[in-house]
Amino acid sequence: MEGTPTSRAERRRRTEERILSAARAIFAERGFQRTTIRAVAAAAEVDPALVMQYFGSKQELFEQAVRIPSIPPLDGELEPVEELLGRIGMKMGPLPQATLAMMRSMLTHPDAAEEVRGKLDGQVAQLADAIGSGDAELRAALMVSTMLGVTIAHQLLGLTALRGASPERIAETLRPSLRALADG
Amino acid sequence: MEGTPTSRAERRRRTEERILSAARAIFAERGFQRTTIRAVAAAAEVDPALVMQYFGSKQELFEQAVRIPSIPPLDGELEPVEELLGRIGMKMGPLPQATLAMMRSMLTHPDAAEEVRGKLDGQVAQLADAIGSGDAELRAALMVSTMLGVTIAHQLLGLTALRGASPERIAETLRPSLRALADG
DNA sequence: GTCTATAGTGTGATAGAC
DNA sequence: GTCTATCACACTATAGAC
Repeated sequence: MEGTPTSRAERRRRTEERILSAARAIFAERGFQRTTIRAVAAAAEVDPALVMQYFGSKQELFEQAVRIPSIPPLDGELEPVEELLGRIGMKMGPLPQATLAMMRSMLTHPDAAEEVRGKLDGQVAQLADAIGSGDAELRAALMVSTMLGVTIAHQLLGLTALRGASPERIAETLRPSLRALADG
Repeated sequence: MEGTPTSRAERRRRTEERILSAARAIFAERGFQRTTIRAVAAAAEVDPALVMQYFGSKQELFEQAVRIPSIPPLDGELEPVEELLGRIGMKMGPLPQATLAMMRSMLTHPDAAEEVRGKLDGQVAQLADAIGSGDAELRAALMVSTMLGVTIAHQLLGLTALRGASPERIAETLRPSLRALADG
């Protein structure tokens, strides 16, 4: 029966991906504590026990769901700050659900907090390298914090003044502010 | 026995305040879902049932604990943007625990989200009035979002680059960035 | 391999002893 | 009035039937 179009392994893989996709959506919407295995299973249309069977624990499911390819570190020449900002996440467009899930939980789930802090610290270091002057690290941290704040306000909290604004307009309006931090 | 230095009513008032203080601290540290009535009671050195007796529900306890005097709205003349920023929260110093408790829960507790969104919307409106030009509302929203992000990164997430920085230095370094947004 | 049934834990809330 | 004891519930996780 291994020659059938959908082998056992293939079916398993698809079910697993369906569970992960459902998990990402619900984790992103409710955060770690308030999402239940039951809800994830229901959304993925599988039995709750199957989720446990595949992932072992809620924590493990969360880790798998929010695992995203991280930004490759800079190699060789330093890029201009603008480009770095874009690459780091200044797109301001809709973020991947894995990222939203992580951010949603970062204030109440210690592991998520640790993960996000590490990621942001890394971005600060990259930016600080590109800036290079005296208090570059502080200014880089404030740039990253700014983007964090705008993302939270826009994507997670839904400030009314930002709800209608397009990502491009937000990025455009924000640019002089970030430039002021980068230039010192 | 009503003439004793500590009347029944007075004792009750003090116990209630001790519970609220403990609740603020734990809500600020762990967020709404992860704080238990039992933990609050233990910290306040009272029986868990007493907390329920006084406040009726965990939700009610939370609401009482995070209730803080809100910023009085502007009356009459518009203030300079700088002053408004200071009054709105740009002190960057340690925030009251009630505020931290609210912020800690704002991404995972719908009521907290609603409350924070309302408060921030109000600040945006005040700032937008003070700015006054075409896209004032968007720029005001980005200023508020910036302060939100820096506060989160500094007080709740603990970015390493910000951990050592004094509130004054952070405020000073951030000023040109906010000015760029205010001036357009 | 998948799911039903349930064990085990921690929670908010309540009733009644003192 | 305060607290001990307990309830009812929801959850994660496991074990065993199919």
